Amino acid sequence: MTIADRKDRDRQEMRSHILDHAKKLFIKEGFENVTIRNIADGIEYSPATVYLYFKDKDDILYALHVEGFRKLIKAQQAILPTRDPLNRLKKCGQAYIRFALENPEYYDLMFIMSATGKKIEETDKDWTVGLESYDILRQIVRDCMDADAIPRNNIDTVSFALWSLVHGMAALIIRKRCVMIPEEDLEGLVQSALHYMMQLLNVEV
Amino acid sequence: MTIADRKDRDRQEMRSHILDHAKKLFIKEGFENVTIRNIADGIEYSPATVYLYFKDKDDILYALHVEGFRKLIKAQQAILPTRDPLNRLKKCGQAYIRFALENPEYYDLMFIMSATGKKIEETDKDWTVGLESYDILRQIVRDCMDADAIPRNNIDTVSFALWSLVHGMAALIIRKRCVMIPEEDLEGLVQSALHYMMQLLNVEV
Amino acid sequence: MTIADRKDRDRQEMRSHILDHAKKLFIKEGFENVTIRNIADGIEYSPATVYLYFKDKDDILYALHVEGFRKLIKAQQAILPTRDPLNRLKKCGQAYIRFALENPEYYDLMFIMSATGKKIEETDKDWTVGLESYDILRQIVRDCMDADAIPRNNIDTVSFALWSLVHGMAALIIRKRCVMIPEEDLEGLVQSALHYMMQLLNVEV
Amino acid sequence: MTIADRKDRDRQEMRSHILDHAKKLFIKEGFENVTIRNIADGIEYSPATVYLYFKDKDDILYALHVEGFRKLIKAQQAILPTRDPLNRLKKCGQAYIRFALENPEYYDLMFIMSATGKKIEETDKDWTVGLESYDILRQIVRDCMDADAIPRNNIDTVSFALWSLVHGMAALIIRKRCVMIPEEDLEGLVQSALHYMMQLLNVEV
DNA sequence: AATGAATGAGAGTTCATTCAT
DNA sequence: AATGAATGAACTCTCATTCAT
Repeated sequence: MTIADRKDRDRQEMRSHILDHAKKLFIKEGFENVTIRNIADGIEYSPATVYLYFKDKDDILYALHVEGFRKLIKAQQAILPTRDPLNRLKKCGQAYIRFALENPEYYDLMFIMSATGKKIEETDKDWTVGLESYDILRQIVRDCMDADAIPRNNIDTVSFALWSLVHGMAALIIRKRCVMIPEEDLEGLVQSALHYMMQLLNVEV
Repeated sequence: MTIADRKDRDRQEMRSHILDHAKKLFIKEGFENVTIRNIADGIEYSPATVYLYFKDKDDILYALHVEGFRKLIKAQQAILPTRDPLNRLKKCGQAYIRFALENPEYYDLMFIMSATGKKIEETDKDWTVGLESYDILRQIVRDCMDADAIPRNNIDTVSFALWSLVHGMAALIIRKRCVMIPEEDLEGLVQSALHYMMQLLNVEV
Repeated sequence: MTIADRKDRDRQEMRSHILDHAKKLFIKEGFENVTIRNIADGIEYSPATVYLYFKDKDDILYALHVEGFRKLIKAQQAILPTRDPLNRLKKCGQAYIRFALENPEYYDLMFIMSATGKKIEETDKDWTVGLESYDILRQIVRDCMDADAIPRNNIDTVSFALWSLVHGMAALIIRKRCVMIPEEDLEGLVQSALHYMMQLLNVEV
Repeated sequence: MTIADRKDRDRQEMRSHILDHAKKLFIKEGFENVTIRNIADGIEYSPATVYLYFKDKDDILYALHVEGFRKLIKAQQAILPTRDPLNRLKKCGQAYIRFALENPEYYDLMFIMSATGKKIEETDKDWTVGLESYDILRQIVRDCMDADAIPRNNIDTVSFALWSLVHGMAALIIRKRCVMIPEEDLEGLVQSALHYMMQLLNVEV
């Protein structure tokens, strides 16, 4: 079935092509300010063509959403093999922040944007995809406590605190609320802030 | 001049009335999805009436913006008299979070929303209003270090970390990304997370 | 009845005041582009006040219309005493042109503007006021022919030609279609054009 | 490439179709009083469709403007081959008047309407297109003088007088200021007025 | 006499979406 | 597979006009 295969591959490529442009536009202009025509113009196709690959505007947002979580979970799973729990925790935080800053468009719509997309709302009632990511963090926190690497406390309390920390940094940067800090210093500041926090965690217990 | 006074008061009341409704709609639907008609309907006036009190949609957003920062700074300044630096820091964090959760609409448009409003962008070129708030935090952090109440480090590193922590919590909650935590537990979780962090900070130095 | 008299005089003054400003705005911006608010602002009264003196926007236009014709006819009648018919004709033309260039706002709405005003249309069905002015011209033309001062021909033919000549000059200037002629030369050009025509008329007959 | 050709032709036809209706509405109601909806209704399309063919309302006016001048210049150039200068002058006047009366919508917006259109104002800074038409007249007048066919005088004086004459007739008729003359007599009156003037010009010199 | 407040009606314009080709 | 053409629905904003005070 080589022909069917190629057709399918072509189709997927076109979808990616569209998603790529849409992604860039969404973060640059804001979801509501991007028109189907903008997207179509970007890829040099007609607006009608976009509808051959996506049901509607919402569907595009949804596809990006799914893709984003797939990517994030992959990034998080990559650090699981790290032996030392505390090291694993640090790497997890770094991976999360790196994902956010390297894929601001994805991060924005996954964790910041008001998800008005109908499809997203429906599908995300129980947000399994987000849960999975959160559970990975919880497990690492538990491991750290079990290994007496960080002060004991309620798992959710600590997990939520750490998640908030990294999300806060990402969100402030992506939504441009850090004008008081020179753009070129941000990267370093994020690293040192993360480092500082890890130091705090790793006291004698 | 009782008549003039009353007229002026009526006018201010109407403005507040409009702002109140707009505020609610903005956070529920997102700025771009709120129409002047929506706002007008909410207060049971005609769209044209809204234009008697605000130049345009942008002007409404801007008014809320200004109001929000006025409120936040007031809340932060209220805790400045607290003597003990570490206690001051904790109270500052709590005040910030409280402001965010009690005024989610304001917080959203101040720190989360993609602020496309022209007037905001122009006025906020150097975001003095945001800076003022950040500077209060920086000063408290410095005080804590001077008093050896928290581990020494670069002031901005620590300030940014702490700001990110509280912003992260607020943003995740306001933008409804905490579905994995029962809504009634959130309040407590925020407090305990904050508490946990303060404990980490207050090691022997 | 001094009080009633004064009230009436005040009322007339206010009407004049409004008309004056409206007149200026109409020619500067075009009738359709002038708002009641514009007019009201100009005289530093509220829009509602304008309605105390004029039924509606149309009514203002109509009042100007009437006033304009009154003025023009007065100007034309002023030259009637001139003895010599040919001289009378020339003076008539000059008076017409002078009226047009000195009162472009009136002239515009009397002879150029698409009279969409309902009241004007109704009243002007037979345009008595315009007729009167035309009849003055016709009579002078007839007098010239009777005195063998200009070549004989159908009265209307000649009257229409002469009217068109002066109207054409006025209309081209008022509606700014003479960009090819330096503004400061226009006045002189009009006079010499008129003079040239009078010379042509006054051949041996 | 018959398909592309046909599409292109269809497109041009649609543009013409829109322009035709707009033209009629503009003169009947006045530019400011014509809405895109009016135009769309007239051609039985939706308002949005009009925007597929013209950028905005201004663009429609501009297109008509350009078309009008193209037509007029064509008509004027057609009489240039006429040998005898005086005859050429007469034919020029007749052609001008004929154009005006046969295309009152064009003539109106070219020479009468308060041209507020931005695009027109920008393009017409030096009104080359109008100049061209005026220059043709000037040249003919010069030729007549050189041939001693009309009394010598300043070229602009004579050109302006003649232009005013024909413009005046056209403007009075188009803007319906000739109610005192039965409509069916107008055509004849114009011709005889023109004829009378030509007679006056052609005296022994 | 004067006006602040209010609004119905409607303007120009945009956009997601459909469909015949 | 791709698109040009078309549109319904909606948006922001303006204005002539009314009316209670």
